Amino acid sequence: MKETIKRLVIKAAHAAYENGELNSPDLPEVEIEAPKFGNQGDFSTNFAMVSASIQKMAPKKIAETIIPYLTKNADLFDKVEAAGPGFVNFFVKPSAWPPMLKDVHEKGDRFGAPDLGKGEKIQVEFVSANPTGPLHVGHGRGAAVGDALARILSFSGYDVQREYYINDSGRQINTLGRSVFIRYEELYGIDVTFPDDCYQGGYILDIAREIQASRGNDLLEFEEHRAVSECARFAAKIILDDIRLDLKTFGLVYDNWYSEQTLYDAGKVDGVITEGRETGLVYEKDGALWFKTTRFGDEKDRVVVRSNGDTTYFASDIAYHREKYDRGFSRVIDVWGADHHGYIPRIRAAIEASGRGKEQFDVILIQLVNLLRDGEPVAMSTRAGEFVALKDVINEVGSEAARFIFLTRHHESPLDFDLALAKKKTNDNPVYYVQYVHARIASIIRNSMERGIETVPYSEETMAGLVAPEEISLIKTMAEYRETVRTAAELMEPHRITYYLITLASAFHAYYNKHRVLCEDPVLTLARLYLVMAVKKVIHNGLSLLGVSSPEKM
RNA sequence: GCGCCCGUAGCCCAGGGGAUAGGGCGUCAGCCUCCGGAGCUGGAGAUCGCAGGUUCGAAUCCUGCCGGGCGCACCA
Repeated sequence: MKETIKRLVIKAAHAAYENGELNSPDLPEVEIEAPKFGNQGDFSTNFAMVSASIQKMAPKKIAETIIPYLTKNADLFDKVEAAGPGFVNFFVKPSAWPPMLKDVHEKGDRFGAPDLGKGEKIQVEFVSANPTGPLHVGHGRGAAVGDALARILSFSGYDVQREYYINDSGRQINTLGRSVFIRYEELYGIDVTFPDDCYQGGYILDIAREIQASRGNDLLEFEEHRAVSECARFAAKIILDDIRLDLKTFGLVYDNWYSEQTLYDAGKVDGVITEGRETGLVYEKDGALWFKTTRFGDEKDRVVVRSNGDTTYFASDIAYHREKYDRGFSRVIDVWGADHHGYIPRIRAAIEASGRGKEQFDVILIQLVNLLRDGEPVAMSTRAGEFVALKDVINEVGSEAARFIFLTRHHESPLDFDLALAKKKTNDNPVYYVQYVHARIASIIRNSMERGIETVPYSEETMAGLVAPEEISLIKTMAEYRETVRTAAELMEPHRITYYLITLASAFHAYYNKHRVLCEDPVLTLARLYLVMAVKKVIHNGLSLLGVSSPEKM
């Protein structure tokens, strides 16, 4: 509808110019928007105001000039008028709306899909928690946002791969091994003081017991570094399996799990460093090797190989990101915790150093989740090992509610997650508010079938009955879906879909409360069924972009 | 100290330059003889942190300040 009006405005301006009523054929970018207030029409354009300087005319005058050209051949409008400082307001004929429902019915699950990606291969990497401990609520938010984003982008025509990067190499894994080994030693009565830098969580002891169960005391015979590395391997596998299980319970399916260790095994990390030395991007100073990230806007250069010979995580991250593009992705999106934001410039620098453009890399930062219960904070500290595991949250509130709540805020805004609230089946909890619409409509459809009502395809005569303000408002809201999805995809902001669904649900509930779908008038009943079934489809469509189900019954 | 994010009603948040700033919670007053009340309608409640600037027009863009969070390792 917006596109149609935009074309009409451009056409009108051209015609006016040819008749000598406008001074210039040049047109600025014409924008059509939906005004907030009913008395300002269904749509408006700022054309006259933005053209004022080009035309050297007063905005109001321009508006009045083009209006006759707009109304001349368009039977779309009841009226078009100039208003305010120079807006042109369009009042669309109510009968212009129902045809839009046909589109919803025909496209179904594809309704509203913006044609943005054109099959472009992109990757969304998210969660990628180190296999040193179970996933906690914060990871859950990253998972919900990352997955929804992947769904939205895929819906928008991109060829999306979901990837999990496994940090299965380096110091943290070694620390994990040490932690487990010490607990293991304790099981055999060897008293070792547990270091502060080791992982404190109870799951470490569980893993030590598993090792004990599967291979007895033989690790005690090993040299310590070998025992530690055995423990590390064993523990990382158990933890990673646990992570996979959590993600699966959360409804997540990854396309690829990428191991950091394989980068080392294939010599990719060394390769990047050697190549850097040849091109001068990597240099030696104070016995360490540094990457010249300052050349690409970072505030200082970063170490890739420490003076003790250890490579840093940054080194493998350079290799990893290069690898992503080599695998054919033209665009890469990383979803990180907001506390990693300081890492962005150096990764960006590394990517630009390999000849990729700025627009090929995005980082989505996920802000903190504050876990509450009845408004009181639930203590969480990863260091002390007292975090709330994602699985506990899912068990308590369900993965649907958890997902939806994670998506009720902009991802860079901190989120209060109240466990008590998330379980409530009231208006406080927007998941049910939206799902309820779907179930309610499903129920209406069941009733209609019991009464033997045969639904009909779209026809102008039947749909002519859809004239109530609540009906028009419902259709208008559905017409906004496409733009909402497009914006969500372009800005990588899944929460826009969440808010949209709440708005649509609200429009439906208001309608439902005032009008009966299955009413005395058989023709009107058919039209309303058609309308309400369209709403059901859009709700389903939107919820599926968030990874949330749409129940037929609740 | 430097960098990034946030500051919108009593509370939690939406608002990618447009007219009279929206929704939820809470609060007050109402709505089921009727398709699912997990619902609906209406009140009250806002100096959009402060001060400048750009613009015909700023919650939105720019600069400075104030307040909060997070980062600033040869850690990740």
